[in-house]
This record gives sequence, C-alpha cells and structure tokens, in this order.
Amino acid sequence: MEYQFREIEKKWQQKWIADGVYKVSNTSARPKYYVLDMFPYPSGAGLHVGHPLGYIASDIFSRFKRLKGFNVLHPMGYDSFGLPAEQYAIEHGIPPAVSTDQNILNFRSQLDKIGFCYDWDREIRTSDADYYKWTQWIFLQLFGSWYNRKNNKAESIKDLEQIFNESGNQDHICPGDRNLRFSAADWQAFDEKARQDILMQYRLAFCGYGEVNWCEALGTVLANDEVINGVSERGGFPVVKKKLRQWYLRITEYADRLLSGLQTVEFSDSMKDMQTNWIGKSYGAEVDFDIQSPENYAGDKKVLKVYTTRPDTLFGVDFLVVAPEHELVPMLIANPEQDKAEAYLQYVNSRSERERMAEKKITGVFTGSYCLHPFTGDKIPVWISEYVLAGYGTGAIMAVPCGDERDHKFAEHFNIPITNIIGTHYNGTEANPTKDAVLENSHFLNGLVMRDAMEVALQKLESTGHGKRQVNYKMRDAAFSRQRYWGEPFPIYWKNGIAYTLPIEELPVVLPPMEDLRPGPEGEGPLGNLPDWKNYQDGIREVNTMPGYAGSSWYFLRYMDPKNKETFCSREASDYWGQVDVYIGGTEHAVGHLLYSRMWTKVLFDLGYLGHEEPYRRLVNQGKIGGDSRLAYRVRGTNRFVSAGLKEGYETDELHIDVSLVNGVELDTEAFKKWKPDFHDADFILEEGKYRCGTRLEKMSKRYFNVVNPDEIVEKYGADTFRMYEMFLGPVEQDKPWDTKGIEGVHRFLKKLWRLFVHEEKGLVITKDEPTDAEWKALYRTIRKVEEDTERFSFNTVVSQFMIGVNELSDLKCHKVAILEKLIIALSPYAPHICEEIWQMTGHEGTILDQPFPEVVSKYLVETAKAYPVAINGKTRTEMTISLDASQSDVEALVLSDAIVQKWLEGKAPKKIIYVKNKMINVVI
RNA sequence: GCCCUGGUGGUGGAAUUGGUAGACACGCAGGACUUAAAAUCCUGUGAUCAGCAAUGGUCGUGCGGGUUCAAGUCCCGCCCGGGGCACCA
Repeated sequence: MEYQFREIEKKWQQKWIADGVYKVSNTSARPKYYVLDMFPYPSGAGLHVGHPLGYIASDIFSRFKRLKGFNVLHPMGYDSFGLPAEQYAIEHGIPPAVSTDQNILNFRSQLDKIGFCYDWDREIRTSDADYYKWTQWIFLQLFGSWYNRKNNKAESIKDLEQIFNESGNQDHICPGDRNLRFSAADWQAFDEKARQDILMQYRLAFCGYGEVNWCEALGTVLANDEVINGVSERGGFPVVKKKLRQWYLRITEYADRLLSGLQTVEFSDSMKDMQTNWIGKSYGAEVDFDIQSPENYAGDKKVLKVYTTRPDTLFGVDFLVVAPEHELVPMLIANPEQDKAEAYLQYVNSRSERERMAEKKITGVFTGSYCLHPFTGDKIPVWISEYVLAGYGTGAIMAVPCGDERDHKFAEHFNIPITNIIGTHYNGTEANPTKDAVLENSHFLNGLVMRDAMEVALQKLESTGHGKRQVNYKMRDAAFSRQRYWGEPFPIYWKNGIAYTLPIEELPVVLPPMEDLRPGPEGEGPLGNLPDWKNYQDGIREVNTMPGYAGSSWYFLRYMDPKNKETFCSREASDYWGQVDVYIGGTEHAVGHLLYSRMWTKVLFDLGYLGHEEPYRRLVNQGKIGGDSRLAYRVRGTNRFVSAGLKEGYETDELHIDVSLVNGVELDTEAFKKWKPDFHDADFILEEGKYRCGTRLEKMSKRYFNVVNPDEIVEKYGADTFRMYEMFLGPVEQDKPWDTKGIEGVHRFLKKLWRLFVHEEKGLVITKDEPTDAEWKALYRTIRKVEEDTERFSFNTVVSQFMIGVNELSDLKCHKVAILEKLIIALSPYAPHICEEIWQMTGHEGTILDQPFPEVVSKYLVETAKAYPVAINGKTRTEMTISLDASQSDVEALVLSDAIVQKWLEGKAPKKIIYVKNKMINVVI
C-alpha cells in the first residue's frame, strides 16, 4: 500500500472538523498558551506560497505546545478594511463588502487545504459591524481620555474638567499647545466652544490640521505610495500638499512607555532598534535667536526657536535653516531674495516628504533675513531648505558645518563661510561629528571637551533665558483619519464646530452601503456624498473613516472573547489568556502596527479594561519568500528568442516568462508558443538543443509571472509535504527564494517514513519487538533535537533531523512500534495528516493531537569518548578518538605519540598543546 | 539620505557560546532492479595540484585589513542585494 496523501489528507481534514478537535475553551486545567499570526488582508490575488510561511511555523508551534500539555489559543481572522478593495470597487464597480467576502472565501479554502489547527469559531473580520462596533467603542475611550503626566497614565477627560474647574491648567501642561495657560477663573468664564477646543488639545484621540497629498484633478487625497515624483500614480496629475482637518492619536504621550516597555518583551534586537529609532528620543536644547528685523517685517514674533542636540556647538553656527513650512517663513522672506525664495517654496510644495528626506541634491534658498547670535550678537543668515522638516523639533535648526555632514555640504554648496570650533579635528573638507574635541572659538566654552560642554551650554542657556533643555521625539502623533470609504466610521458628529460623541447605545455606526465611491466635496471622503447619512440630529456626522491600523490595533483581544455582546473582551477572558505568548509576522509591521497596538493596549490597561500593558510577550519575524523569475530574450524587432548563454551576440529585449512553462531553466518551447498569441510563431536559437532562460530573484508578483500557488503544490505533493518543505527552505526569519524543485526531497522523506510502517505489498510491517540501544539512540537523538529546535523556531534544522532519524532507522531496518510511535508523535506538528493516519493504522483510538510529547531517556545518549579533531597550528590534520574523561596530560601523551602529529612536528617539541574538552585539540608548533 | 537586514559549493541551506566549514536536501554523474519507464536502492560530488590508486598538498564562507593557539562566527574599513521611512497592509 502506497502513501496516498490525497485520500489521507482529505479524510483527516474532514474528521478533525467533524470532531471539533480544534475548538479551544477559555477554561482548562492546562496552562494557557497563545500563538498568534499577523492576520492577512484578504487581497484579490489570493495566497501565494510566501504567505503561509509564518502560518505554518505558528501552526507547528501551536501543535507542539499542545503536545507539551498547554491549552493553546491559535486563532485566525481577516484585516478586511483597506484601500485595495476600495480601489477595486472604483475600477470594477463591485462594492468592497462583496469583493472582500469573495476574497475571504478564497483565502479560507486555500488555508483549509494546508491543514491548519485554527479554531475558526473565533474568526474575526475587522469590517464586520459586530467587530468594528468595539473599534468605535475603543475610539470613544481614547477620545474620552487624556494623559496625566503626573500619574503617567491615561485618565478620564471628566477628571481633567474637574481639575480645570478647581485649579486651571497650571499643573498640567497642554500637550497640544504648551504655551497655553489659564486659571480656574478663566476656565469658568470660557464658553462651551472654548472649553471643548481646550479639551481637544488634551484628548488621546483628537482633531487637528495636518498636511495631506492633495490631487486636485482626482479630487482626492493620496497615500504616499500613490504619489510618484510629485504626480499621481493614476493619471499623472499634479499633487500638492494641503492642510485638512484630521484625527490623530496622541501616541507621543506614550513615547517613554513604549520605549521602556521594550525591555519587558522578547523582540529581536533589530526590532527593538527599529522601534527605538522610530520613537527617536533625543535630549537637546531649544535656543532662541532674535530675528533682526527686515524692512518689510511687521509681525510681533521676533524670535526664531531652533532645536539642537548639540548645544556644545553653539559657537560653530554659521547659518540657520528653517523648514519651508515654518510659520515664520513669510515674515523672513525679504527683498531682494523674495522672488527666488517664493519659487523655491513652490518647488518644495510639489515634493513628498519621503522624496525630500531621500534627496541627495542640495537645495535651498536664502531668505534675505538675519538672526542675532544669543551670545556673540553676530549676524547669522537664515536659509530655507527642504532637508529641515517642519514636524520635527521646532522646524528650524542651527547649522554647524564643521560638525555636521549635511550642514557642511550645504555650506560648501552655497559658499557660506565655515567657522571651525574643533581645531585640528576639522580638516576643512569634511565635517567631523565628534564629541571628544576640545572647543575653540567658543566664547565661554573654550577649552572644554565637547561632551562636557553640553551641560555647561545648557545651564548657560537656561540661566540667561536664551533657551532651555528639551527632550524631543522624532515620532509624531499618529494620523488617524482617512478621506476614504472602506474603513470604520467615527462615532462622532459635529455641531457648531464642536465634536460630540454618539451615545454608546448607537454603536455600531454602520458603514452605509454605497455604489459610487467617488470622493466627496472639498477633500471629504465618499461618505461626504451622502447627505441623508451625514445629517445627524441638528449636527453633521464625521465623514472621515479610520485607517487600516484601527482594527488591527486590538484584534488579538477579540479572539479571546469573540462573541461577547457586552464588551470588547471580558476581563475574565483577557486575564485568562493574558499576553500573546508568541506573535509571528513580517518586519514590515515593525513600527506601524506594533507600536499602535502596543499603545492601545497601554491605554486600555490604564483605563482598567486589561490587566497587562504589553500585548506581545515574544515576537518572531518571518522572512519573505521571493519569486524566482524566468527570463527570455527576444531579438529586437523580431519574434526570435535567443537562449540565455548566447544572448551576448544579439541586441535583445528581456521578457518575463511564466515559471510554469519552465523546468529548471529549460523552457518548454511548445508550451511557450501556446502561452500568448504573440508567441505563436516564435522561433528559437537554442544552445545544446535547449532554450535556457535567465533567472532573477524578485518579489513574487503576478506582473513577473513568478507566482506559485500553494493549491497546486498541495494538489501535487500534499499538505504535509508542503508544510515541511516551506520549513525546510531555510530559517523562518530569513528571506529566501521559492524553488519548487527541492520539494522532491521532502516528499521522499515522507514516503520513506511511510515504508517504516507499511510495505508496498505486505501491508503493515510493524513489530512489538524490544528495540536495541542503537534504535533508542537514533530515536532520542532525533527527539531531543526536535524539541530544542522547535522551541527556538529553528524548523529547518528540525526537518533535517527528522530526515537523519528516519535514514538511520531505515538503515537499522527498524519497524518496532515502541520506537516508531514516539517518532510520529514528535513529527505530528509538522506533518499532522500522515501521522494521524499512521496513529490510527497502528491501532490507536482517538487523535494523536492530544498525546504527550515523548520524553527523552538520556541514558541512551550518554557518550564515553569523542573523535577529536587534532589540529597543527590551527589546521585540522587528523582525528583521534579519546575518552571524554581524559586529562590534559593524558591527551598530550596520546597526541604526541600519534604518527601524523609526529610527522608535522618533524622531531621538534610543540610550544603548546591546547585541549578543549569535548571540542578539539590544537598542537602549536 | 536615515534605520534594519542579508552575502557560505551548481542550488536551498547547516555549523546554537570563537573550536573538524559544507550537516540535511535539490541538482548532476555513474551503477543496481526493469523488456522499458516510473518508483526505489547504492556510490560519488567545494575548487585546484600531485598520484594508477590508497592518499596527500594548497586554496576556500562578498572584498581589504586586524585580534587569537584557533575566525563563517569578534573588531575596523569597504562593495553588493532586500525591507522600512508615518494615507499599501
């Protein structure tokens, strides 16, 4: 009887569902374990072989933990709001709700074929009203809270009103406007609008004005990646920046806790680095430079505040640079530079922030104005340049060319004289960002080492009132509204310019069905086109929707209690399941999703809805599987294709060929001719009778014809083979190319395993004989490695070890059930179908899923001797088997008596013999 | 530009803490079984030099230096690929 994987897999997938073996209970005597995948956006393209990589890893881990005696929560759902569905609706007239449902059906059928152990009763979809009701509810909590810096936690905005009523805001600096000051009497005198405007500046979810990419021709706001070189990706229309009212989350209030929380979780160091850098905490100073009034200057602000992290370089300032968006720019621009400056501003307005940051070309313009140095009184020119970003610090910098590379290039490019304050540390051609130089030309800082001068400068700035210490974060408050349709509506309506919340009884605010998703008037999203919906009592509804990360910021909580009608997740459920023990997903979510969900968790914790404030205890990043494209070379202007090895002799155009038409690199020329009508008459210049394609590793994408669908692989080799092969490809964390060819090896392994139990003609061949020590050793060595490596997510080496184990047992002709049944329990997380089938065939009742993971009996693994590599001067020359309890002198005597060692010694005495027990021996001559 | 990450045979990769580089597979070559094929099994397979062979020498983990008895692994400087950079998710 052969290994008939199709029958086996279908049979068990049906039986497992019928028996409800994957149902998870919130009450159990077993300890809990929560394994979570980053849930997918259900795109129309379906799954390719890259997607399930992380899902397979987490599935194996979940099954492993179950064998280890845990009550394992392993849910799946869909992040089903998002821009592509909306775009698809605009292009094809199919409503997002419809296409999303179709896509989810497709995803589900693809996932089911792979044999995952998800508890589908807990499935969630972020676009379900039952789900986003609670997303809206959490938004209301954010809206109804402020961050009390004294207590370091979110508190109710009602408490803040009470505080204002009693003592004004003197104890609680306004995060939205730190210059805002009012007394209790002021507060009591304010009208409703004024009070609400102030409260808005404290709320964790608040409204403000922010710049967006505005495309007049399309009448809509564009995402950064929809803008290319200042024009829209669709249609190529000009895109400019425009200020629109936006919702934000005050994540900056959590910056410090997001930083310190990193020390309590197991994320990779690189992941922690990325988050740390994103938060970008820096210590520095704000320095006030008085503006020397230009002729046309009429405003009342006379000070330009700059932010610097290097107050020690205060006397190396040669010019100041302000961001083009800086509020003082219109006042700073002075004749005769006015025209040039305005032309420059127009140019900058056409560029995205990313383009500006990536720009290597130096651009800028002199404003015509000067500031006065706070200590020397020198006149310092003020420039405008796009390399200074308005959102960071004060939007203005003091440029110190001798110490900062960008400032240096700027000074050189515009011929601005450079002051040297670090003596020989500056070579005149390149900035030196050292902190160890002794300062010169630096007034009261002369003679100090820069590192120490910082504190001196800070004190002086503060004591003279020219500046102050300032901690800054690169992180900005998170924009939380989108001018789009396919997202959660806000439970907010506006009246007299005041935002009011809808009563909780009215949640969910259901997204009204729409056919035509054209943008609304004046930069509004499509909901702006629905006057009936928009009107709410005597006000109007908020017509923005929430961004993609709203639903994904708390979904891990809903899985714990997915059907709860009373609350987003009961304290009982969240206290039982607690943190996600292992969270698996791609690094592309390193900063966005992970930081937002960490913040939401902290807010819910502060408000008492959760007992823990870090959502994920351990994070594992899975790599991407790249496509392995195949290329053909068409001789220019002909329909003739030249094989890759001969293409140098021709002028060719390169074309992507569907990978299914190619075996290895050899093109099936007949299939190619049938692929597209254009190629029907193609002819070929062959090498050695074959057409060889070029190859290239790149993103797996329809456009490159390199997409491999898991369904096809499962159909051809089975889910167990597919699961193991995905793991065998390499470390989960690493990016790697997909090459279907190697899958044969894994498939052969499963067939070989099968033959340990079943002979093709004789049927079952297992025996009840007592195993030998060699058999126990082969088994336990495998089990130990499987256990260790599974625990540390090294699944590729586990698959290798299973191959080694099965190879050894096959060589030993071992058909003993005592050995083999332990082996298949250990293998069942990796290849559940074949193991369950064998489990049943060998006479067991019930499922293999709940067996205990076999315990290693270490007496079979004890070694008494080791084959040591013996090196001469670090190069291995021979091998000697020596008892493990040998002493240094035993080893020296043995080694020196060895013929090969003697040959290399050439009669001389060795300088030293290094003996590292259980590792190696090195003879130094 | 900034941040992160990777680079080891023809290919995917292994080497967990500085200690036998290339485990395990794929591919390839040769052989067994078969009328034949498939399947299966066996042998070999980093490069290079010497040798009929057993075997032995040299080189070898992107490049150039360094530390060490010993470096794929640690340090310094470079080159190349991939991801992220706030409205793709």
